[in-house]
Amino acid sequence: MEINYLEELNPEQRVAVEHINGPVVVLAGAGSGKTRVLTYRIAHLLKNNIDAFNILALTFTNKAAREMKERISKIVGEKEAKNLWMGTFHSVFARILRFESEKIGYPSHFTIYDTDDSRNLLKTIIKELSLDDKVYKPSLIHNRISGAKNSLINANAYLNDAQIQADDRQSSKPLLGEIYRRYETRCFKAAAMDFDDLLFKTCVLLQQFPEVLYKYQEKFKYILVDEFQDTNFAQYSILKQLAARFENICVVGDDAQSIYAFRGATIRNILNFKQDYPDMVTYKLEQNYRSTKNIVNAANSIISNNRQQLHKTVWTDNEEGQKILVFRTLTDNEEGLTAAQQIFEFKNNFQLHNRHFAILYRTNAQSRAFEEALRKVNIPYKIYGGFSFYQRKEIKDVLAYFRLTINNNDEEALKRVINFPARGIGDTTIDKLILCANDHASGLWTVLENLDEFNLGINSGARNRIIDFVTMIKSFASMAAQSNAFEIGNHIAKQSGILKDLYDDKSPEGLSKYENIQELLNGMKEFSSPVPVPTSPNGSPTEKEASAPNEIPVDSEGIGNDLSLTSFMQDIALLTDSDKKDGEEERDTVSLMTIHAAKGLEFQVVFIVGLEENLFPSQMALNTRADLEEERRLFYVALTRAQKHAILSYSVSRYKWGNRFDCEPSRFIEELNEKYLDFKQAGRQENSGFGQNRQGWNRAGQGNINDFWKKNGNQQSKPKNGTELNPTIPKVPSIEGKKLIKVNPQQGIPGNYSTASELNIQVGMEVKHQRFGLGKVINMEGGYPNQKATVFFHEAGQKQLLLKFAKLELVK
DNA sequence: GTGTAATGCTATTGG
DNA sequence: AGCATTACAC
Repeated sequence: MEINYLEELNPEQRVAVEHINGPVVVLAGAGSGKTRVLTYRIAHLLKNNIDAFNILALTFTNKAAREMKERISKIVGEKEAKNLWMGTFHSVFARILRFESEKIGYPSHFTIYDTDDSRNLLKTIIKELSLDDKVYKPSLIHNRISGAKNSLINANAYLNDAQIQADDRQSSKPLLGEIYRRYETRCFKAAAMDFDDLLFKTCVLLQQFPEVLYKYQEKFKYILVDEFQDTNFAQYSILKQLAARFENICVVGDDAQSIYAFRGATIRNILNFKQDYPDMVTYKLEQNYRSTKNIVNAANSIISNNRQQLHKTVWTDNEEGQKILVFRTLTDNEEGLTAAQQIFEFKNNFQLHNRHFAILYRTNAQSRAFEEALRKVNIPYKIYGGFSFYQRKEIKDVLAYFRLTINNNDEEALKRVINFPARGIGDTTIDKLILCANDHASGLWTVLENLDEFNLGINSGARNRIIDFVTMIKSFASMAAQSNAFEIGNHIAKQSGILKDLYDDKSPEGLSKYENIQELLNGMKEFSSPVPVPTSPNGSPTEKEASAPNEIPVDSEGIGNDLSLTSFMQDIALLTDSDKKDGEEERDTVSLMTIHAAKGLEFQVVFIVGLEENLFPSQMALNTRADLEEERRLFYVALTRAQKHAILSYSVSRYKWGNRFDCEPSRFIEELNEKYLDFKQAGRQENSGFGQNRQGWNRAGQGNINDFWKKNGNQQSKPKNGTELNPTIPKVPSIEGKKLIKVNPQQGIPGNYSTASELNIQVGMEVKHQRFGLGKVINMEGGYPNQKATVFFHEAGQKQLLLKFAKLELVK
């Protein structure tokens, strides 16, 4: 089953694959087969007898790494591909840090603080310094510290940098450096690293320990980096150090798709690369295989408005394709309905399935209108990104117990659970404990363990309750040492009182929380069931324990038979939704996500929605040209996700914080060359049978751009920066809103609505629940998506159910 | 210390 | 509108 991979490449791709040694830059336009080049390049290295053990490939998501590994397996065999190190910067270097952590004073079981943890700690510190958290906003401080770390500036350097200090005084935050210093020591004492530390500390490790650097240079003789345009300085510095010995480094990227400057990414890295590796060879991939001519050309037309770019001409041999549809709607809800309706029509007209559609938006908050509309017409969808399972309160609570069990010094975990469920250790007591820990330069846990040695001034009741808590955590720890993740996890969920607490809570929210924890435990059970380890050719098991006193961890995933809680928790903090293994059922669903999350993906039909000034481009990005250019690149990324059809939409009004705001069309629509566009009015579709031609708007069907801007009262005036538009318009629909012929998908689309969509459930209906059986709806309350139904079940009696979780079926 | 009602803030983008 | 923090009653 040998695949002749080289023959599947065009000449440019092929030279990029075959150029094995030395520094290589591949400038890969959108849709030019970047992933294919990377995949085949790795396969090619392996075919040329380079050991998988010596290859490091850094990708943007772990999912991308996994998929690439699978494809490589198909070419060179699983056995070969298994030892490849592939993953994100964060996950790969977290793994290395765990292995080497003691050199920089951390235990290997260090905690990874997520954004919430970091911000909470900063909040605590700001309070301790008696500073105003309106001036020192934790999120802003966090961004600033994050920026410093990404530029490899530690707290000491920060405090000693005259320019930075002047800046902070200028913005009346002179104590920012002091906050940073305290944050740094607090994290260290808590044996915790934040996301930025994973890169920062890796740099420190490699800089300060030449023998460690040497070891990994020797290991990673061949380095590949995907999405190089989105690396920051810390990441670049890691790469530079690792590659310094052999200089076999291949970076792949597209400056036109650089969309992460806000977290420190800089295309300067490409320029640095040229300086640092004078004999670097550049290959350009300019042929787009993904999209129609119309889409490629439209994308080119928009990106040409950017001043800052490397020269590249993306072209395609594909068909001309349909023009890009542009929809104007009156409200955000109508925008949702329009998308749903268009999906319906496209499915009919072009034989497409749900999975061929994506709806892309600028901010997560925009998803609501689309969810609602898709639910109404029973089109299944999946939201990527946004709130993940691991960010739910109840899950974080349980995880905090796990974290504290593994790492007693984890201050944020301790604060989270010491009084949850409530056990009479209140804020005053906790403040005293923290204060004491600060005063004595000892960790919080040390204070808890040795209460009587400190002069705390807490009452004996609190003292005893703390002692009980400490005893409990210690018992967890000793049990964890000899049980698998599921056993101890289950034990902790019960003994901590969390499960009981939620079990007693019979509200629908409580029930769903309870079920979420059960789901977590199910996951742990799966993790804890030993996978039969395939015997490797030499007969020895391949898991990492077998090679325990090793110089280097064997692979990047730690697959093996370590079923402990510690092992389970290892990378939880780094998991994101898109990293989740594609679940059991690969369902046919429409994808909803932010444009950032869509990076690297492609769909037959792509909706880019909310194209309005102050939303896209974002209001935050209107101040500088650089920011605006990044928004434009973001739009470029969005448009180039589309293979066959692209649909743009904007609404003339939108609800925000419960109020209606007027909106103006995005400048990006105007920047697109008109000849690629087809202006449509929402609700008006030929042969669709619903909606009607509206007098005066787009009667000809094909819009003209002059009409278009005129109709929107926007012919001359460009939207002014940051102008808030009539923020106080009352919630009543405007006159214009009343004139609107409502698109009603329930009537308009001859679909099948017999499945019980939660929106269809009404008082009096007979329903069936998986567990409770048959019952009658006696009350409905709450709005979508938190609709609650009170149902009287014949067997189980009266229950309140949250419709988004309870899968009720209608009984005819 | 705990639980509930009123208040006020928020919505870039993400590992 | 929805969530988190704060204020206040118990």
